[in-house]
Amino acid sequence: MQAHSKTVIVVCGPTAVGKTAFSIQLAKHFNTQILSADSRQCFKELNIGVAKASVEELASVHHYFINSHSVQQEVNAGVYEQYALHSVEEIFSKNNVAVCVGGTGLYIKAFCEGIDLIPQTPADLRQQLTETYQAKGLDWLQNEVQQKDLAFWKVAEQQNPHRLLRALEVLHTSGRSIATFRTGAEVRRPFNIIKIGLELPRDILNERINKRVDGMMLEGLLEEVQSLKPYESLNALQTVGYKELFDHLNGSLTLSQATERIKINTRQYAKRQMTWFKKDASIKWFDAADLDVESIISYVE
RNA sequence: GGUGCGGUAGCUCAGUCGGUAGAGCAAAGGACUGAAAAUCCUUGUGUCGCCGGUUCGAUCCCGGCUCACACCA
Repeated sequence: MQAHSKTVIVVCGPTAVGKTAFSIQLAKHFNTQILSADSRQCFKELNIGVAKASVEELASVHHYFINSHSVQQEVNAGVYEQYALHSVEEIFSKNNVAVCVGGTGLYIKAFCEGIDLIPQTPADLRQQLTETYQAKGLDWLQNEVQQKDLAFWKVAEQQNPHRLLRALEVLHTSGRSIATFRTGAEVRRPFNIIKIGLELPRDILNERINKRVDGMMLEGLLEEVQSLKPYESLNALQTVGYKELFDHLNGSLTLSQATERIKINTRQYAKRQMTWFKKDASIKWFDAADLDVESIISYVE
């Protein structure tokens, strides 16, 4: 890395692997700031359950995309791309290095490679389509897509309601098949990108996850979730640690069942994250159990 | 001690009118361009509690034993 060229150091990996603490060390070393790439930590109403950095940590290094949004706002990969590019521009106005850290693979991809521009769809349209789907079932949804957007249907995950609904909402607003917007073209960013992955053996990561969930419960996650009850149906609350405790509050799970469910769902989430990141050949992997910050810094430099 | 009900996949259980068995969950692997902590796909051999009997053949029927639970003493 040349000292004069702008560089983003991306730190990724599964949940609970230790990204937060490491990224703060990294940012401090470069005397710079952090851009989060986490689809849940951006919400100011979510705290204990999304394992945010502590108030002290957040005070010691400025973080973009943490507590930056409300659960009532719509945040998605497209929104993130724009937000991230602006944030990094701000960081680069003061420093040649920026640290981007997070576990949301799609957001990292949108930031690093760009995401095709697809027209904004009205929020109530999805709501409306989803309600119809829930009333009429998957058969209806599949028929709808097959008849109205055959080009997409042929390449679609035909069992996946989210993808089918997405196709319909784009079709309804633009009059065009979503397939015509998706070029997959990779954008070249005006900065270097170095990707660092943190990993741990599965059993060790699982143990860390279990302990962290127990810790969250002790910190008062249940009370936090209780206070967010009015927002239960929002997408931002379709989050591990929250949805299970809503189930408990609604009486379908005991507290210990809900806690166990959080652990299981977190492990499964971590596994999905690894499946995503392993595909990215540009990531340089490091063992999180044996993290030598100095050696990683020398790798980066 | 007696009676009843059970003992089938890691867990909860279904099933076989006798021809060696299947769901959900878990687990493992995977996909994923605006819900991504979401959503979706693939993968099921396990002494059918133990011993014996009947039978061409038993996880299924019969006998005994054992363990668990419930009730009665």
